[in-house]
Amino acid sequence: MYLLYNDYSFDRINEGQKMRVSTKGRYGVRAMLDLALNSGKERILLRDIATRQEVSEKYLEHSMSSLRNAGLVRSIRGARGGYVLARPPSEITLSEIMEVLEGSMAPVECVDDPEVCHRANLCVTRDIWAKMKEAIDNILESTTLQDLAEQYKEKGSSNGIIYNI
Amino acid sequence: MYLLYNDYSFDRINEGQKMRVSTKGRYGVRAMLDLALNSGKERILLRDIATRQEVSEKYLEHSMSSLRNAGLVRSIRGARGGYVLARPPSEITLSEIMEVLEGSMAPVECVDDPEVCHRANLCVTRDIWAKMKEAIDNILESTTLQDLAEQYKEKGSSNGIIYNI
DNA sequence: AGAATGCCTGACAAAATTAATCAGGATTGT
DNA sequence: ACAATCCTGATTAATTTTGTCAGGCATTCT
Repeated sequence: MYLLYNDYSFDRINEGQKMRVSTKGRYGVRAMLDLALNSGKERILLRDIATRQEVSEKYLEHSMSSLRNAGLVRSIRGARGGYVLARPPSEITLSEIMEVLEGSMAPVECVDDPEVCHRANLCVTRDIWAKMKEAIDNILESTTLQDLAEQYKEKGSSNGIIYNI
Repeated sequence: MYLLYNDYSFDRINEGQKMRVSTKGRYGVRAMLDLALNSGKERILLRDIATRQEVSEKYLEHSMSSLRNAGLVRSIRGARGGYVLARPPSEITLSEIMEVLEGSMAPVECVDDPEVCHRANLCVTRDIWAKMKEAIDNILESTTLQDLAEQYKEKGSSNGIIYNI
């Protein structure tokens, strides 16, 4: 105690970084929910999704391409083309979507790949990151597009727009 | 079904981004654990922490500065200076450390600040992000430096180095 | 057949963030 | 005085994010 003297605990806190989901993931989830909400239709235009979700159409094209490659949506090319979910909304989890668009939810690389660190198996902070990944995955795996769609309807939203930043 | 034709589900998956804890947070947690493991000592040199943790000393200085401003460590300036934890390891949670170094663990801004989105209260994807934040916070809040230090000793590590990427 | 529609793809670019380094200042012990 | 440490802001390099652009391809419509 006698050695210590400075305490700035009243200073501004949190000038830090953020661990955020990128626009790719956020837009992508919204696009998928949009598809789920419109799943009665034969096909949905990318342009309409982009308009409803207020995101760049051109940008969204890339995400949709990834989602199609991953087998989560199917595309119909040409006039009268568009997108549809590849499976019923009840069979598509957020985990699958996020995996495609954001990659693993592991907060640090060594959680997925112990090889990157020569003593990953002895590291205790790694265990924490692993727990975080597990917790996140649990949530994402247990939530389907149908869950979201139902919650959406319960909330009494009036249009097809899903807002989030 | 008849409309659909393409299925690239066997393609490579996950070309996506990563939601990662930055070096600031990772190095910072390791530095704090290092302090906890050496908490018998009068003070610990930044240089020694940096050496043990194999991170840039100059870089770590900035994180330590943040941690001091937040009241988590105390510094002793001048010759024979160094750092000590401001509180016992059992009273410092990872949540506090991460809050300082990484900011809020909310995966999207609107979880912390509904004002950024005009209909955050109706948004169902926001609810998911909020659950994620909650799950992450629960883990970080329930883990203290002492927990980590004990687990570290149990693992039988032989030196003061905590590895993680 | 040809035009229009809409998806597909890779290249490019601007902006933001991350991960540092650098230079020098301030404080303390000897 | 001098060396040891912490302190701070400026600067920079690398990487990632967030798009745009240009044009191609597949399908439908007329």
